[in-house]
Amino acid sequence: MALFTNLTFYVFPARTSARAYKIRRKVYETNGAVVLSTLDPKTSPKPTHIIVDSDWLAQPERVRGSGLGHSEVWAEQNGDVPIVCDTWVLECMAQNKILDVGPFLLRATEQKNAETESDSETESDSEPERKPQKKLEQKQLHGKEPEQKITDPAHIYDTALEGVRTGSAKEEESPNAAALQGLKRLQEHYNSLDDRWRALGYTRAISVLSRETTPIRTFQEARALPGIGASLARKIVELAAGHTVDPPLVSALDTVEIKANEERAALAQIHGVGPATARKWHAAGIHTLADVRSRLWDQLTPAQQIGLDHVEDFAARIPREEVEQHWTIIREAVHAVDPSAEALCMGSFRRGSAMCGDVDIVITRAEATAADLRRVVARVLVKLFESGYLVASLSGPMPGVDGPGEYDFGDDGDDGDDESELSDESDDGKEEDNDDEGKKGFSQFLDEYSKATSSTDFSSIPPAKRLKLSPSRTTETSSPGTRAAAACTTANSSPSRGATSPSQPCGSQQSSPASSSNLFSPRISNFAGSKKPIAHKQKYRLPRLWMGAGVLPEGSQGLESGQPPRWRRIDIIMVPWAERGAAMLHYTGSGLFNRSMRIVAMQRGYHLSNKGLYRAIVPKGRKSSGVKVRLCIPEQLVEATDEYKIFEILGLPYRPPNERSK
DNA sequence: CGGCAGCGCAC
DNA sequence: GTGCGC
DNA sequence: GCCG
Repeated sequence: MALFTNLTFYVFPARTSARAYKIRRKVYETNGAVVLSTLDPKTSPKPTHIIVDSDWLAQPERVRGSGLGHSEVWAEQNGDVPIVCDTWVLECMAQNKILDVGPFLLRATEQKNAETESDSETESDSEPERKPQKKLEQKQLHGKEPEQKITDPAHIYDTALEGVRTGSAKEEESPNAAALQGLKRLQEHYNSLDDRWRALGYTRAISVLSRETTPIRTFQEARALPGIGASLARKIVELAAGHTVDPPLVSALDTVEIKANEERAALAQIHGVGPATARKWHAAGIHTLADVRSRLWDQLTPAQQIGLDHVEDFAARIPREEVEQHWTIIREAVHAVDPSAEALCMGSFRRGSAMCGDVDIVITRAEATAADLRRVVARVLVKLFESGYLVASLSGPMPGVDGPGEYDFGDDGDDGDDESELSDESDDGKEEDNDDEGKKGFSQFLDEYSKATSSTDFSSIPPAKRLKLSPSRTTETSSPGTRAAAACTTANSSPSRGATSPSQPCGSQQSSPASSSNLFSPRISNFAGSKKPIAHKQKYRLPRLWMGAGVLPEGSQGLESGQPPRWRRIDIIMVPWAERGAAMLHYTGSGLFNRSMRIVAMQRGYHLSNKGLYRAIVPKGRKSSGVKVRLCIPEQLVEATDEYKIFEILGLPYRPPNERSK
């Protein structure tokens, strides 16, 4: 029985096009809903739900007078038909069950006159205490006033998934702050030594301890915590007692080595530089970011160059409210390209954190395969680069931006591994009754779209104004290395917030490419490996996980005074419809949570990844002749679409996102 | 003592 | 195959 | 580092 059998929806026309409306109705119908085309009580049955698109919610001023009022009136007259955000439908499909509509209900609140203010003001700003409002008002359906403000879809999504964010607000208050600080330092230390397992031990200990609300002062108290053994317990007690981490604990390490480790850790802050590279560099006398810039610049991979230019940006945490803004920009671009596609914000945002490390967006669409999504996202990326929002790609060149070349859209079908049985053969089934949105139809749609907008056709895209290469990297283009850099980034602004750059003023970077070669001793010059110039291949294939950077338009970011907006790490993940549950699980994290869940899966004879839960063929993590058995035989897929069911099958109690910190 | 998640990408 | 980041 |  289909999910929505016995339900009747009226879908409020939304988004940009009639096409979008049509597609969404199809999706709902495919899942068993009856979808009404009119709300007229005389001619239609009464719907069980009125579905409103989340895009409308983001723009309350558009809602006014748009006809939604009509729905409201209708609902009022007919009692209790809930008006819900379409994320409700999404979540129902994701969990394959009908969820309580409560958290997804539209709420009418006193309106602020939106017209008078420039809308640079975000909703969350204008409504500081939205928290109390999150409690459901039972009669919220009936707007008392003709005009209304609707809560931000992000919040709805948020509350819907996990109840409100939890104690993320203030965490500096940990009663074990002193110990935590010391442990963090040691964790970094071992990380930079590439003693990853030891570092992992510390990571887990920190995770456990940071969640502790009572002070841990004795050995026994510490020892009792899971993941804390004798050694850590001793350190925790010492640290809590006020000892510094240096003398007693790290006595084995002289201060020189401590310093070296800190330097290595700093180097590994660069995106694309891990412990191995940091160690190698450090051993070769490259000790600071400035050293890297001045002596290694043209040997860095393109991604590393961006990483170096923006170490500080990328290390900075992102306020939840800003993440919402990024999400909105991306979501709207996705909808503009393909109205039936979804953009969901995952990562720590979904877990409810007040501060996030990056922006993780999962793109999916009913029945879509990886190839379908690649086509969509390729266009989304170009749009966003053009608009100036996206400023760099860390996972490869951007055609039309970085130079000639086109994407391999995978239109031609054989997309290699991506197309698992799961997703593909549904093409003739459901996708077909998505009328014109079958494979061919969709391509057509894109073609039309390209023509209409003339902005998504790669062959005709002029490099965006904002994206001209920074002088520092184009002036010396004769060098192969710099060409490679150009292939990847599109720096449009000063590469770093120079003044705050650790040891060297920002201006220095301009001289680096030119002068660096002179500074090399031959011995060092090969350390980053040689980089061949990227002769652009004809075709690029978009990776399923695209990594890059985006920046909010000036003024939209409540940043103090004149500070230039920070570049933020953006991940865009293309998730085949059939894998959405496993993917949401994976990309919601946290990392530690994933790992422990996968250990459980393994112990119970399963194999869990971002692609699904499988029945394991090789029991446990057995090794064969010292090398881990690589499972190349197709395992039996158990579950991939339903996050909730994965917990169930593993015999684990479901944990909402905000309880997945560990 | 061995294991500590599992994946795909750039190089 | 290694290194890296998710 | 911790665990079994």
